[in-house]
Amino acid sequence: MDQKDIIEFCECNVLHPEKIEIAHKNLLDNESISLLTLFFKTFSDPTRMKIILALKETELCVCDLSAVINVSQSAVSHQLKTLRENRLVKYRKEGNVVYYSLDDDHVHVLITQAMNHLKHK
Amino acid sequence: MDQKDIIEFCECNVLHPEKIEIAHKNLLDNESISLLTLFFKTFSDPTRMKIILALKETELCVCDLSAVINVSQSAVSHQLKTLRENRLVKYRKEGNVVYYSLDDDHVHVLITQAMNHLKHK
DNA sequence: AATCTATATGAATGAACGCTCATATAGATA
DNA sequence: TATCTATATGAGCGTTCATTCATATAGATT
Repeated sequence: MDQKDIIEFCECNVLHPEKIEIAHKNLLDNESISLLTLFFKTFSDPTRMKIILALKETELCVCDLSAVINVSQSAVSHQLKTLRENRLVKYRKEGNVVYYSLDDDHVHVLITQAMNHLKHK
Repeated sequence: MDQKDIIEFCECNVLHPEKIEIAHKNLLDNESISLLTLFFKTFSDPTRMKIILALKETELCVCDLSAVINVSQSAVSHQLKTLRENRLVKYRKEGNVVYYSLDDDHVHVLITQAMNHLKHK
């Protein structure tokens, strides 16, 4: 890393090179940062969180979801699109009814851990 | 749960009572949902994520952070405020220099797991 | 005391985004 | 074929929020 790069955005002079070196090693490339933050953003909306929680044990059609989490069909459908695009849910069609389910049960481990983190604060 | 509540926001009729029952058990109260989504939202911004990554092993002053992640001092300071309010970082003062560090190293377990989740997609 | 420096913060701006409303689409039924 | 139903989606609206710019503050130095 070039020292010139380091101070590009810094208007002050209290730099700790050894610490900066360590910190820099733990950074990720922009691609990874982007993927990571987009992933977390998916979980940052109440409606999406409720959908994920509702689907924990069972598949549900859009109407079921709308009913369970008390949100309009349109709003649910829009958020399901986001969840689909982020590969968090998958679906199957049966006639004109669409059943959604979790694409990866593992996400609930993450949510549980986040909950534990919050409890211990 | 009242059946009347269930269908309040639902314009259609394909309801699966048994599935809805199961789904409803896995929902959380609004307070928990709110805490959870706010927590994840904190991790959904690139600047905040970089700060957390940079602080993984070592404390850094605001100027160091600004330099390491290449973001203006003001932007870093604003995001540090958010992180502070969410109890993710703590700080100590030494003269007019403020050193920030993680308030809970455990968050890196979560980030690592999210990364692994993304890798396997 | 006056000045310099590191950090904090209020206001303004622009972009992102979640919801509603209206409508489209596709499958089912008559 | 015509209609009904479940779901999807585009447009518009209001809100949230990350950044920048300007400025405030507090500690250090002269």
